[in-house]
This record gives sequence, structure tokens and C-alpha cells, in this order.
Amino acid sequence: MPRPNVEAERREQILRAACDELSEVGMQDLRLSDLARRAGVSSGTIHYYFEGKHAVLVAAFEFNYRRSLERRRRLLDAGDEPLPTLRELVDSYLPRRPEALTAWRVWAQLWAEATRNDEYRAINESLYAEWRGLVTELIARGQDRGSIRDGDPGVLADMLIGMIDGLATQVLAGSKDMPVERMSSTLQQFIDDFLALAPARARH
Amino acid sequence: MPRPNVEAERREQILRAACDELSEVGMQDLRLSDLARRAGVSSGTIHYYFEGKHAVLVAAFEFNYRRSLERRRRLLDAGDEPLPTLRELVDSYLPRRPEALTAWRVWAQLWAEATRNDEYRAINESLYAEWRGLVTELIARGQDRGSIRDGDPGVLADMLIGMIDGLATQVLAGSKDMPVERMSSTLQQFIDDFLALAPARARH
Amino acid sequence: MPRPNVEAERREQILRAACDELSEVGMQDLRLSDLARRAGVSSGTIHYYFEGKHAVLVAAFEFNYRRSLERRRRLLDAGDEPLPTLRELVDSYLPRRPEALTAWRVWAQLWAEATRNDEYRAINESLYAEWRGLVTELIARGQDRGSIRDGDPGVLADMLIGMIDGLATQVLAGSKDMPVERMSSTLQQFIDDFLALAPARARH
Amino acid sequence: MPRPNVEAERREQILRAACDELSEVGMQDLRLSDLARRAGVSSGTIHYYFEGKHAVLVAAFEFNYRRSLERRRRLLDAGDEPLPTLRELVDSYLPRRPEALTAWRVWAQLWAEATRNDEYRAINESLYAEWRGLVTELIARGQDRGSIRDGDPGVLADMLIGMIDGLATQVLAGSKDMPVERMSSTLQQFIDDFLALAPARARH
DNA sequence: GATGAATGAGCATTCATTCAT
DNA sequence: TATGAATGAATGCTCATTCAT
Repeated sequence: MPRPNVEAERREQILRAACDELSEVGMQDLRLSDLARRAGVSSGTIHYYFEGKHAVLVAAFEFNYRRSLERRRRLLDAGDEPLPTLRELVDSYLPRRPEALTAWRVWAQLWAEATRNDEYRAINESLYAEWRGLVTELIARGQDRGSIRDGDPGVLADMLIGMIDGLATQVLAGSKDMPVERMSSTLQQFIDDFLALAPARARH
Repeated sequence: MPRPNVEAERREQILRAACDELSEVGMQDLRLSDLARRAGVSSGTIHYYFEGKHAVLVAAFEFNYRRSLERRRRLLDAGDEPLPTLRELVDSYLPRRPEALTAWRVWAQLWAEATRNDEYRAINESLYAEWRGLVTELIARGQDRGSIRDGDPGVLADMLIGMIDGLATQVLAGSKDMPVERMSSTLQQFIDDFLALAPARARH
Repeated sequence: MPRPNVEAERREQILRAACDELSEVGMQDLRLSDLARRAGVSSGTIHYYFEGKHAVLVAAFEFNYRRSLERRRRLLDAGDEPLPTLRELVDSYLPRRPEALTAWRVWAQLWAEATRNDEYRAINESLYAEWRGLVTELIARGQDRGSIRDGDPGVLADMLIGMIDGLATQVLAGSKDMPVERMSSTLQQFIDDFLALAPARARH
Repeated sequence: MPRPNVEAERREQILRAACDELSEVGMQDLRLSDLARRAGVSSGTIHYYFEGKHAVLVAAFEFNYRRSLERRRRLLDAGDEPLPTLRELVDSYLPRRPEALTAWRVWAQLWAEATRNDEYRAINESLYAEWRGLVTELIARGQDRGSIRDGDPGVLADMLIGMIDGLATQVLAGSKDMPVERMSSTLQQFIDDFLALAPARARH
């Protein structure tokens, strides 16, 4: 009696391993045979479920994003005060815990590739738009509540997201000048000094 | 009697081509034979001047950085008003003109690799520290002149640089939500609203 | 259901071809692509079964020795009169028949390399010790039977084996002064005049 | 004022270095650039004096042989008692002193190559014939003096030379079962027990 | 559904050789 | 005479992909 969702199970098993590999060795050095071993299947099985290496990577990037969002679902759905939620969200994205680190490294791979490849470019485009929308929405709600300063929420979101991505890049690169705690304090200071309105600042 | 500096000439010829290739196809897809053709030499010549592919790439990253700085030398050495200089510097780094685009793409390659490889990590570390120092110095001078707000100049530099890098990443990735003009206005707005003191803001 | 022992089959198929190539072109001129063609497999298959060229060669030397011994197994196991057995053994090792020639040429390769390379040195060491032991044992048994003269059997074995190897070297080198028949008669004369005791000499 | 024999000087300089290289790394791993460095000339100079790598090697083998013979010239020309001279000659050829080791290693290279290549075969042929003639002559003179047993002196020479070459092969291969002292005693015992007549034996 | 043996195109690297000086 | 910069053919090895079982 075949289990009904063997297929979905196998795919996830492979994608999970793909993210780990991607994070550890990168896109180009990722060998399907290693991925197969890590996923506990044969290399033939990978090709049974995916068109080829390219298709595995594309699916892995999508999977990586969905999984990241999943982890923040509770945070985003709670509908708590926007400003504290923003602080928590930023904090949860710091490349500090293993899962966050892995997820960031996968993103870094995608970005490097999106620079030249249209397919990866499209993936970044759609995932990024979704992420950007979430932050913009949060900022707009904060402005409604009067806890976040005025200004185009999309621009403010771009500033914050840009800063997160840029600083994370240096943290990932292991820069001694940018340990994760400095990234954290720099971002919180940006929120304090630039985004938050007086009442929020009083929290500190 | 050998031509003087044939070596320096050849090396630069090769490194210039390496940056172009790096920008167009990336580190891993860069084939030495293509690089040779582009540089107008034989593949043997590449190996005559460099230990191997790896050594070419390492030298190319260094070359890319030095060349970028060279282009801004006049700007940095002029000793003009710090705030306008900062604006111009940011503007000159926008991934808009072909040379800037190429340079950014090379950086993107370095970052992706520095995530996992200690040698590239070291290159990023030293080049980044130098760049960070220049911006910090400029901000500190602006604070002395009273045109830039107070606060740890290193932290303010990190915010700006982080934002530049993060936004550039999306521009390079060809995001429709982040055309280079939006990157430009976002950064200038950050400078206006967050870094500049009132007199500077009056410029607008 | 995979064919049983595909692996053992393929390995032998490759090693057999490796000995032939080794004998014809030598270690250094042996190209894996030629070996592949000769073995009737792809170059990829060679690498599937062996770590690399080096590993193929090491295995081939071992294979060559085992195969040589296999051919004399009957002779050595029969337990016949030691002196006639020694004569037959020497005769069977003459580089006269194609298989013997091939085997000798492979040995010649190993020796040339063992002069400088520790790994090949170790192979020669172990195979040679085994071969030397067999001849020593045979001589000792002949001394027990009274058909071979007294003296340290190890030293007598070294004399005989040394002479075989040295003369074979000249036969292999195609020296006109040392055709294989002269090698044969020289060795048999050494056995007659130096090793054999009177009764054995009566055979002639 | 150009020195008259620059040419002869350069050639010897190169050949001397070639023998050393040949002995250390072997024929195939010998790179002309290394040889040039060792000889203290440029790679261009090698090609100026020799047709190519092949021609250097051929000349080096010839040079190696001549130099070996030169070292024994006094021994061979002295016209002393043949049997003691033979003992000394054998002793002088033991791969014990650095020069003898180097010379043997060069021979080993030649033999391995002569197995397959006609040109090297021809070199071995002529050098070997000369060497064989010298030993045969010495044995014949010993027989005339009554110090060496009867029998075809050419066959006796072949036995001795074969044994020398075969045992040397194992010494060169670094066999623990055949240190150079064992090679020495084995050969002297062969001379004592097989070649020498009673009076000579009394010497011990 | 799943396997893994087998493939072969692709690429970095080596090194003898050439030739302008 | 002598140099050494430059060449490019040659080859070991990798790995995505295929397919018989």
C-alpha cells in the first residue's frame, strides 16, 4: 500500500537537503551526488523528481523563502503593536541562529546568481516583492497608530530592508568589523532614531 | 632588450578582462580560455603570469577595488565640503554607468564567495575596512563642520554603506521595484532626513 | 537486480587492459583515454572504479604479479622434484611467450618507478618478498632432497633471481647480444654448474 | 674575446645537470625548465645546444656511461691481477656512493625506456656491448692466468653482469631484503664459489 | 517508484618549443 | 650566443545526466 504523499515527502526531503548544501558549499559547488547522499536518496531519484540541477535549485530558493516566512508567521499574524513587531521581526532575521544563517546564505547565493540569470532574477523579484510588501504594510500600520514617523512607507521599508541586507552581507562574510551584535544595534538604532516616534523612543 | 614592464602591462591586461568576465558570467562559469581570448592572449600566458584560476580571481578582486577607488580619488582628495562630497560619492557609486555596474557585479561575486571561503573572506575584510574608513572619516569631518548630525560616525557610516550595498543588490538583481533611480532617491533622502543637519537640507 | 559482481568484472577488464597498455607504452605515456578504449569502457568508467590514474597503475602492478603467479600455481603446488621444478619455473619466466613478455615489461616499469617513488617501492617490496620466498623454499627443499648444493638458500635464491632479472632486462631491451635463448642457456648452465649436485647433472 | 670552448663547456654543464635530474625525477618527469635552472642557463639555451628534450636525454645517457667508465679507467688500465681487479670492479659499481647511485638510476631509466623505444634501445645496445666486452676480457685474462675457472668467458661475464644488474635493481628499489651490503656479499660469494679457482679462494 | 552503473562533454593545467630581441 | 615571454596542444579529472533493471 503506497503512502499517498510519498511524492511530496520526497520533494521536501530533497529541498531541505538542497538548502543545507546550498548554504554550505554554494550553487556551483553543489554536486547532485552529494545532495543525494545528504537527502538519503540516490542521484537517480533526484532526477526522478526534478528536471535537473537547475530545477532543484529554483525549487530550493522558493522553499527557503517559504520556510523563512513560516517561521515568522505567528509574529506577522498576531496583529500586535507594529513597532515592537518590527523590532522583533528585524531581530528574528539576524544571521545568528543556525536556521537564520542557513537561510541567509541561500539568499546570498540567489542574489549572486540573479545578477546574471533571468530565471533566478524572476525568483528574487517575486519573493522580494512579497517580503517588501509585508514590511511596508507593517510600517504603514505603525504610521496609522502614530508610532512610526511619516513618509512614504515603501521608501522607509526599502531603507530598512536595504540596510538589513547590506549589513547581513558583511556579517555573512565574517567581517570582524561587523559582528552580528553590531548589526543588531545598528538596525535598532536606525529604528529608534529614524523610524520610531517619540513615545516608542521612551521605551528605551 | 625586453620591453620595460611587460609584466605589469600583461597583468593589468589580464585583470581588466577578468573583471569584465567576472561581471558577465561570474566566478564559476568563468573559463580561463574565454578570459584569455578576451584579454587577447593565450591560455598559457594566463598561467605564465598567475598561479592558476584562483590566483587570477583574487588579484582581480583587489584590482577591481583599487580601480573603483582610483575613479573617486579626485573626489576624496579635493577636501571639499564633506556633505556634498558624500552625496557625490554615493551618486558615483550608483550601479548606473557601465563601469560602476561592472564593479558592483564583481563585488557581488566576492560577497557570495566570502560567505564560505576564507581567502575571499580576507580580501573582503581588508578592502571593506578601507572603504568603511573613508566614509567614516568623511562623516566625522562633516560633524566637525556642523553639517552632519551627531552620533558615532562609524555607526552612521555602517548604516549608509549597508543601505548602499543592500539596495545595490536589488538593483543588480534587476528588481523592477528597485530601479537605480529609486535607489538614488532613497539614499539621498536618507542623507537629507537622517544625516544632514538643517543647513544642508536647505540646499533642496 | 544488478548483475552480480559487475564491479569485480569491470575492474579486471580495466586492469587487464592497463597491463597491456603499460607494457606497450609505459607508465607515463599511458593515457587514460587510450586505456578506456582498450578496455572497451568510457574514461568516466575508469574514474568510477578507480581514484585516478595512479590508483589504476598501483592496482595493475598487483594484478600483474598475481596473474603471473597464478600461471605457475600448478607448477609450484605439484610438489614434484625441486630441481626439475626450478628448471621449469625459470623456463616459464623467460620473456618468450607474449604473456610473459607483457608481464616482464610491466615489472620493468615498476622497477624504474620504485627507484624514486615510495608507493611503487612498497609494491615491489611486498611482491618481491613473496616471490623470493617461493624460490628460497624451493631451493631449501632441493637441498633436503640432496639435489641442490649446500649454502644459504636465501643467498642462492638471490643469485638466481638477480641473474634472471638482470638478463631479462637485456632481453627486454632487445640486445642482440642477449637473445632469449642465450638467457635460457645461461641460466640453465648456472643451475647445472653451480646449483645442482651431480645426480641432477646426470640428467643432461 | 669569446672563449674557444664555450660550446663544449655549456654542453657538459647541461649534461651533468641532466644526469642529476634524470636520477632524481626520471625521464618523464624531467622538465626542461628545471634542468635549465639546475644547469644555470635559460631554457632557450638548452634548445640552442640540443634539438629538443629527446636529444638531451640521448646525450645524457651516453655521457653517463662515459663518465662511469672514466672513473674505472685506472682500474682497467692498470693490468693488475684479473681476479682482484674483477673484485674491485664489482665493488666500485655497488650503488653505495652518491655518484654510483646517480649513475645507476640513470641506467635504470634507460632500461625502462629501451623496452619500447628503438633509439634508447640502440644506446643501450652499444654501451652494454662495450661494458660486456671489458668484463669478458678481464675474465679471459683470469683464465689465462689460471685464477678463474674454465668456461666460455662471455657466458661467465653474462652471469656476473646479469647478477649485478638484477641485484642493483632491488637495491635501487630500496628493498629491505636487499641492502647494498647483501648485494656486495652475494656477488663476492658468487665470485669466490663459482668463478675463482682454488688459489684465489685461499685469499680468504 | 527508485536505483546506481555508465557515460562523455567540458575545463584547468602543464610544458616542450618557438622566436623576437 | 643567449634569453625568457608567449604559445597551444595534450590530458587527467569532474559531474550532470541517462537508462536498463
